[in-house]
Amino acid sequence: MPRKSLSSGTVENAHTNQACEFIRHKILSGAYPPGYRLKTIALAKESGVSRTPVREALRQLQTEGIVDIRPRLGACVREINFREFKEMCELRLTLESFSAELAATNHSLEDIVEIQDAFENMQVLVGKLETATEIDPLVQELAKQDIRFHLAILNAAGNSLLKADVLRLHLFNKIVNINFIRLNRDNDSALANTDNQERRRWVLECHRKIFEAIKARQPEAARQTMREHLKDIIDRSVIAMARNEKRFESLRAADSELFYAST
Amino acid sequence: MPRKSLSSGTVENAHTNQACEFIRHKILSGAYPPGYRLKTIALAKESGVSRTPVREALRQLQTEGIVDIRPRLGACVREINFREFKEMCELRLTLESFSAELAATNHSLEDIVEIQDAFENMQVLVGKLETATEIDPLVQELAKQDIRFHLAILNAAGNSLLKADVLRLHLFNKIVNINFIRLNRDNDSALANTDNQERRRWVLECHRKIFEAIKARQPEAARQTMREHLKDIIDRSVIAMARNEKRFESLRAADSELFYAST
DNA sequence: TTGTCTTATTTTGTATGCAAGAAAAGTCAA
DNA sequence: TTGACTTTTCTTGCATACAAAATAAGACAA
Repeated sequence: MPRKSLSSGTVENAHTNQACEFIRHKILSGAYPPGYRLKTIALAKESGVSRTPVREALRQLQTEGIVDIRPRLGACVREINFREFKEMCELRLTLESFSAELAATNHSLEDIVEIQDAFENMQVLVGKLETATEIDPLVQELAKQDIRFHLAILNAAGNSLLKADVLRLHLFNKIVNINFIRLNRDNDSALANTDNQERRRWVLECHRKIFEAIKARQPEAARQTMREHLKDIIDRSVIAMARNEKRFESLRAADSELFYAST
Repeated sequence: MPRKSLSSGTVENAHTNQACEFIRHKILSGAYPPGYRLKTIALAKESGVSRTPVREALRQLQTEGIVDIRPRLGACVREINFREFKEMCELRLTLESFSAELAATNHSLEDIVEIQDAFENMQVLVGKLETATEIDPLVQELAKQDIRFHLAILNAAGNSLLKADVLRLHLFNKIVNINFIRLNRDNDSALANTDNQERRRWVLECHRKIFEAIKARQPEAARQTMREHLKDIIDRSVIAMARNEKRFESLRAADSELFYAST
């Protein structure tokens, strides 16, 4: 007979999770850049557990698509070349547009409330940013609500497999962002301010359209508006990334034409 | 200095792979049904390795989506309820349609040759089946070429992430097939023969349309024809599965309306 | 110096031991 | 018998030991 059975306050895989979060954080914060060799002994010491849970954590992170394990050669932070980046964007465009489409059909009242709340928070934040002097905390909060908006749609779609897939792509995308795109931020921060405010209004407008289409239960419109929104975001990522093309050893001339530029 | 460095004839993760293939085979052949408890000690004995590689194999299989690991409670063959099955079908429909669309744009000559070859083989086999008495080996070969056809399109799409995703869904689907659908085969094999031949011709016709759209570089047509083809396949799976609904403890009345029946 | 062979060190892959949690069996009152 | 409590057995999670492979360092001839 079970004592307390399931969902008692047990520590579940404590060490493996610990190692997993430790490594994931290091990767996503840019401390371990793409190609960084992830040696089990070092990681075990740094994260304070033994090699076994570290190995399991690495497998877990491989699943998440941010670590690459080659037998006998060990694990390293996933190297992302231009082709893979393009593939990731293609897939994300398709899956997230689809999630908007599904959300328009399947959403519950709570889903709508969540999406709307994220949207309205962004609206307020963008409003504040028109006149604010200390923009950094506002921008950070804006990014948070942006993610919340997209996540709420993903939840409203009601497909857990789809959600897991998209979240995986987001993680993948984060590595690109932290390592290849954020690098430019300092360079053009001078002109960014006014430029970005215009862009923020544009993003807000996109979100408004997407939200309304979902709320009105118009799947096709939701899909289209989400598609346009993401295409815009992705195109910008690509441009930013292209500036750092030197960092991509696998960049070939043939890869220059992007699929989303043609559609 | 490296001796022979990379890609020498090294045995890579021999034991883990061994355990992985052993377990995967058992699951996909139906020997370990959904919910089957996968105990490390037993698997270690059966597959002839120790517990460590078995654990790693289980993690691997979890990433493939066919095993479910709950901390402290151990691993078991993934239980698939109707909702998850529906989600899987939704996703597969979207992703494979997309792969046809991409294939129409990105295919190389070799891709077309491969797709065409699979198609023509199927054509010949269906022709033979019109008059054949011993149909089983022919049907088996037909299934093989069918998979080859879809795989060739996936390759032609030129997106490795997409491909990996779809292959994962196929694996997922295989579990459903072997455990919930194949069960019916014996029951209606009597009427199946003539019925199935009609269906084979229909599938062949679908493939022809898909192949031609891809070859002619018509992405939209390729997507649409692939979508219709898969919708047909999936709908049939659902019907077959519904016959065994008793086996799905999570089946709810609310789940009965299927998204693909409405579109 | 440079290139090649040999030796030493590091790191991975695997097996195994042990503690703590979960499942099963046993015990006993109603 | 049933139901709750206790005890036993089993299983997982983690640490560690060890062999084999890979990497790095050293030796030595040209």
